[in-house]
Amino acid sequence: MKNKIIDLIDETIEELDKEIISGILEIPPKEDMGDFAFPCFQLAKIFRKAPNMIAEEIAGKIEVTKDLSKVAAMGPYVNFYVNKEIYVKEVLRKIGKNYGSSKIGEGKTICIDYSSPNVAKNFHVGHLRTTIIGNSLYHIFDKLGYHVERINHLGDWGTQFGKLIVAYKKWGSKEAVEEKGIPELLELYVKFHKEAEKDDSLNDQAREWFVKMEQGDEEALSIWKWFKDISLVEYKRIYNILNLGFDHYTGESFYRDKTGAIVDELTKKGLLEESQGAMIVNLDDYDMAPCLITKKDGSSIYATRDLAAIFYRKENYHFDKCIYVTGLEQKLHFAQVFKVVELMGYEWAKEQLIHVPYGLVSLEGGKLSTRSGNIVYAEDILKESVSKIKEIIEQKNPDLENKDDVARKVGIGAIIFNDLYNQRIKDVTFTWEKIHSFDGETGPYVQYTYARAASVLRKTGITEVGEIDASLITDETSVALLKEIDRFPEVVKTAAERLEPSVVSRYVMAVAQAFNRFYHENQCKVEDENLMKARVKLVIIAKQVIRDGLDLLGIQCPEQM
RNA sequence: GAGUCUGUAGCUCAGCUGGAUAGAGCAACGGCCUUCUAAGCCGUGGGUCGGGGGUUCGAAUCCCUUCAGGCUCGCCA
Repeated sequence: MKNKIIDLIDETIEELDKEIISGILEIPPKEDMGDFAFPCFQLAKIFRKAPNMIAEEIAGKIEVTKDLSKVAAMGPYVNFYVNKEIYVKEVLRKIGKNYGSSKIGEGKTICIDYSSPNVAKNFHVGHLRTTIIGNSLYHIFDKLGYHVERINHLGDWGTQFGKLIVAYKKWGSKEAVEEKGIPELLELYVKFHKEAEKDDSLNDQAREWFVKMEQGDEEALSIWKWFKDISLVEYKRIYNILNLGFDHYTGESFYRDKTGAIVDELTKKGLLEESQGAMIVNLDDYDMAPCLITKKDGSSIYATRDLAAIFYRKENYHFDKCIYVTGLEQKLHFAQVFKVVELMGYEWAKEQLIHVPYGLVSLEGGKLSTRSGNIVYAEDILKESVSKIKEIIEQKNPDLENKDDVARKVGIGAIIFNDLYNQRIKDVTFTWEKIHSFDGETGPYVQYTYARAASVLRKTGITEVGEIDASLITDETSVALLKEIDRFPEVVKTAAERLEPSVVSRYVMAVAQAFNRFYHENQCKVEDENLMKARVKLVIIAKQVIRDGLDLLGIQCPEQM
């Protein structure tokens, strides 16, 4: 339809080619302004006339074909009103089983590094963001035909394990760790920091233990492995609740025998220099602090392991893009690491290594901090949300079957939706109040809309509709709903380009709102069979788009709630 | 101090590859359940788009500057 209008304008104005017209043509902000608008400001210079006059002339020249119901000048704009029936048919024709998906990613691989919790620490609200955003990006790229490698770069290596080993040997016991798991490890970690403030030699001991780990010391490694296994059990339990997973759990420890090669290559290429006993890559020329490669005791640091990971992934997955979903506070770190790869002579670093940052998660009282114990655990949030939803179900729909399953899907969906509704870059303050509100722009609203649509289909008993009479669904709310549905493929692409799941969540909300208006205005279960079929057709596709949209966010939707 | 992110309605935010009277949700108030799920729909009130310059026919949107807040700035990740 857009192309037809571009053709019409092109025929009228010789001075502009189609591409320019396509760029200028826009969708008006209000319904009564038509479906497409052509602003004439830029033509004012060419024709040396007021835009209003030009708009009127163009409107007068354009022949109203059967595709259009009206062309009219409105101030400096030429507004095009499309023939609703033809538009409805056009949209319906486009929608098939794979509506919204695409082949633009075919043959291309994307690595997504996300979640990546630090072993021996509880999974908290902060980890939830990277996990949920990363999972959504996975679904979005998957929809566009990309091959995606989901990588959990576990924080399972580093000085913090030296600290834990020291703390465990000093104050811990096998029984306590086995009985309490992560919380006990966390307690040991917190105690270590408290004691280290008084006695700095503890930090030295911790570094020594980490050096032992890097050198393959058996005792050090067996304690480390034990702590890691305990942690993984908990993480996987949470991923299971969230209904998501990974292709690789290659954490930092996976690269411990691969950092040496990086140091060698950096040395060979003359990039490494000594500074205060440590080895660094100087980045002064790029207005960045230096990138630390090895510490003065010779042990590796996260940047070294990130570098090793990049080359490992390039060699084994042959990625076209490798994206990192982490907090904005790590921006400098990734800029440094990516720059080092570039300086090593790998031009692809510029285009292919991408940091996808998100804003800081804090608590009402203040900062989130493992060390000070100011933490809200992910699992508690998820459980709370589910039980709150269960209460609402008991109250609103006590006869519902599978209450627990529905409560789980809706409760978890609410948390995910809330996390993906705003732009990732925004800081968020966690409050229980927010977690417990399910009215308006929330996951449950969208899921409720889906359940409503499912209910209509159950009540009318229709699941498949063939050809329908498009003229029966040209009313305002039906067309408005179709217009939203029409946007889906474009929305998925935009979300991928901007690496921004909120593009999808906002869209799904818009579809749900449009559906609810349609639902309110149009009774589907009616005597007239043709009318019923036409409306049900709309319900079927709206339901499909809502489901596919929520799917891109990693949210499940129950058929009843 | 340098770098970076954010600043839009009482609150939480859309809109930011420049275009028509700046939009939602929450909260407040008022309507709508004998018809497909009222977790819904409709309506009312509510705005110096942090401030100031500039570019432009046109700026919430682009540029500069300034203010406020967050984050980062070598041996944690």
